[in-house]
Amino acid sequence: MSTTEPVPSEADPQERGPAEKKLRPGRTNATKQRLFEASMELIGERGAAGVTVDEIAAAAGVSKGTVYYNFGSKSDLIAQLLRHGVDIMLVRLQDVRGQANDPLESMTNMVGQAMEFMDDYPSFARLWVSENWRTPGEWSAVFAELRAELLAVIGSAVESVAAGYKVDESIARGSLEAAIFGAIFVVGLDRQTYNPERTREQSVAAVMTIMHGYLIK
Amino acid sequence: MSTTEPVPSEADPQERGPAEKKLRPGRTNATKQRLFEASMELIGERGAAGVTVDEIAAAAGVSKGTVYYNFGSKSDLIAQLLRHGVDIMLVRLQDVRGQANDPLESMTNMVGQAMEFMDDYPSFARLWVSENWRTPGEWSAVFAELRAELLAVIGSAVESVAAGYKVDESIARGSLEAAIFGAIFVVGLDRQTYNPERTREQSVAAVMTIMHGYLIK
DNA sequence: CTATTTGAACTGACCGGTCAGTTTAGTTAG
DNA sequence: CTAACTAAACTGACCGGTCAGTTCAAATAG
Repeated sequence: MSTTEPVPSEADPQERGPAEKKLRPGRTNATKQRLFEASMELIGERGAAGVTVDEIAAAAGVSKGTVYYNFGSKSDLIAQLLRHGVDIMLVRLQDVRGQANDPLESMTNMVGQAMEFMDDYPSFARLWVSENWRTPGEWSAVFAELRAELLAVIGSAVESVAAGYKVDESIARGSLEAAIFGAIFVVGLDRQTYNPERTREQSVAAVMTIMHGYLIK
Repeated sequence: MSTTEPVPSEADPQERGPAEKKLRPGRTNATKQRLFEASMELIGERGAAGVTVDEIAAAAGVSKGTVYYNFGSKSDLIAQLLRHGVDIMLVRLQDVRGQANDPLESMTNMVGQAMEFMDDYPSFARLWVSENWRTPGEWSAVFAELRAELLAVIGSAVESVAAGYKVDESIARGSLEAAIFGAIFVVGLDRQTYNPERTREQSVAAVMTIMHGYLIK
């Protein structure tokens, strides 16, 4: 945890079990996949520091050694897990991009897709909000990069709206994107945790209120 | 914050106790207060599970035993810490309530006050988003209660707006409140962590976009 | 043969919680 | 005024247990 890489003298590059290496399709991917799913679930529920590697291995139906064979460390596993989740989300958001002609409708679709993603990977959002915003934490760099990628997608959607409608230019674009981002996550998480009876449409509509307020009527 | 007394060792017989020597509870409160501040800072940065009781004690300038003298357990400390932070926030939000005549302006003040709170207690929001939304976690009950209290304040402000303006009734009130809540926290946290150059006014304006979208004009 | 996985042992550090003892402030008795 | 007393407040060494990370010989599979 302390990030102080021990490795005092022993620098053996060709030690064993290279954690990052081209892999033959078949089993390796499956193992990593199962480790991703198991960690996503556990870490999303109890936080990164609250889950042990042994638990993750057990949940994935794999031995502890396998975890360290596929990933260099617990920290590395989590970093790759974050990347993995964001990749899935990005693909989904890209899919609905330009599906509609109206930028506002396109935006609604995107928010809906984000909500659906949170339904399918409920633990990812928990992981995200749990570990993000940690002052110089272990994955600051990873989060900064992933955050930028997600905000870029939202940003381009907002850009399209701004190009097609008259909007309130006095609103800072960056803050607006953050607000949308935050509203999506918190509305989605709140629905899962406290108000499962609320529909996805309700949630999307509440988030889209931001965009309607951005427009000049 | 104001003390900053070094208190390096116990060679100072006149320093051990705070000025007020009227009642026993006076001392208790001072120690508890320091423990609150120390834990808020540390836990906000590294998460509840990532901070040790020894660290908290050291940061507060007391011994580990004192932590257990004042609180029953680490878990209890955190529960009380959450309550403490919410109480501060609630007092602040109540203060601006009804300060303005226009409900919308009043709402703007409230959001501004929330942002100011996040400036003053930057670690509290981190603690909140880190530990909230944990499926049956240790403080589920505490969070449920505190969340309700905070949402009630936001809700009454929204209610006032709805009473004074024509609003979009098709938007679910609960989801709207969650969106506002989420936008406040995430915009505030994002500003602190990634974009400190953004002003509080920008942030407030971005959040208030939600309310403008709620209005029918 | 080679890549991958297993399972278990091992370590070295760490952690939450405890407790017997110490300090301090306030009170009482002489 | 002060010595004795009391109880709250505080201390820090200590304990039982846990965890991340390492290593490796043997098994499995392509």
